[in-house]
Amino acid sequence: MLNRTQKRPRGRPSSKTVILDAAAAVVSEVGANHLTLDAVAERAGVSKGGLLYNYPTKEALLHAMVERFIQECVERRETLAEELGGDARGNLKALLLSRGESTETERKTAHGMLAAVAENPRMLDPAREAQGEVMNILRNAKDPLAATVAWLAVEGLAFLDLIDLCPFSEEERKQILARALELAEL
Amino acid sequence: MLNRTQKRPRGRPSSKTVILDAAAAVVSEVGANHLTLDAVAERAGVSKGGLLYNYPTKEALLHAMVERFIQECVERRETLAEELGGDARGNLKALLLSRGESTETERKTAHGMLAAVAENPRMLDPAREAQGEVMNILRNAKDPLAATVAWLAVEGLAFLDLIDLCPFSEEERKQILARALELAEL
DNA sequence: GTCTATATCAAGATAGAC
DNA sequence: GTCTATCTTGATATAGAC
Repeated sequence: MLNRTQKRPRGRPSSKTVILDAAAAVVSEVGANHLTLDAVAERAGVSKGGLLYNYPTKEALLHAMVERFIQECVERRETLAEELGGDARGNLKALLLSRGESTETERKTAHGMLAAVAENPRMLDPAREAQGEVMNILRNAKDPLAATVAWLAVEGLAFLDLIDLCPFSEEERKQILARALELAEL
Repeated sequence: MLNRTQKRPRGRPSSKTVILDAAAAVVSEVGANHLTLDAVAERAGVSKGGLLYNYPTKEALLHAMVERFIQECVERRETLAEELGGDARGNLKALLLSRGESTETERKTAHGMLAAVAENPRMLDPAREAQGEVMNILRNAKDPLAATVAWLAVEGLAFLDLIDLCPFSEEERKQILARALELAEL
């Protein structure tokens, strides 16, 4: 619903896209509270006026960042789920893997979530909606409770990453993820 | 180290304590970005000058909030660990329980962590240090990998709580926590 | 140790030209 | 659709009285 993004199949990226990329880069570098419109405009190569033409307020910008992040997460999960068969088992595996092995860009854009929640906790409402599908996947698992624990573990890992407090090596992460999959009987 | 708090056994609480309580209350109500010195001063019943006498900068205030939060977590865990026998098994159980069943005040003060990390990610350095002991507990478990997954799950739960995105009922939480303990062979 | 008053500044937002 | 220039506000921090 409300999906006005994802147009413009070729040609140069839209200003909106350039701005969102710039905002993600800035927030991952300077921290959530120092995500200023000036910094985003400079990084995006537009003036503050140009920025505010595309996103009339800072809240609008943050909202767009949240929506894009969620969209990326959902798409990644759904693509992977299809590759894995599209059944309940594949959906669960896709959920765990897509959260457990996040890409570099995803980690960057994730910082925008921190900025959003710091500015206004209610700005995560879109994430709350998207969580409904996650709950469905967990409920349809063979052992829903085990699946939930496994999912929470990968979420915990992703969160520790986000605040740069993850004490595990790449090797340990792999073991952890493997153990979580095992727990969920995958 | 560096433990200058925790004096004043009786009598009215120190200004510092009153201020930290006020800051925790404010941040949990208005969100991390709107934690202003004015609001904290008003809530604490002191003037802004009085506040800045105790904490010369906002960073100093946030730093104190972080330290207190970590101290509370560690104390809670250690007290519980002692009650549970003080061995490796008791330590692990205390770790999981202390994070899984957080108190109301703990949840409030936790919001200060969000404010701190939003302001300056490096302000979580004290938490990074405290994590060393957690890693020790996990390493000493009978099945370290399972214990790690269980710990990450309760961390994930605590984080979802923090951003008000936890989709589980109180009953479901209990089941989840029980399952995590089972996974860790407790 | 706490107060009032004020300086300073950063940042969000507006107006209007091009 | 993008720019420059400007307005306005809100928040940190300082200075000095009590």
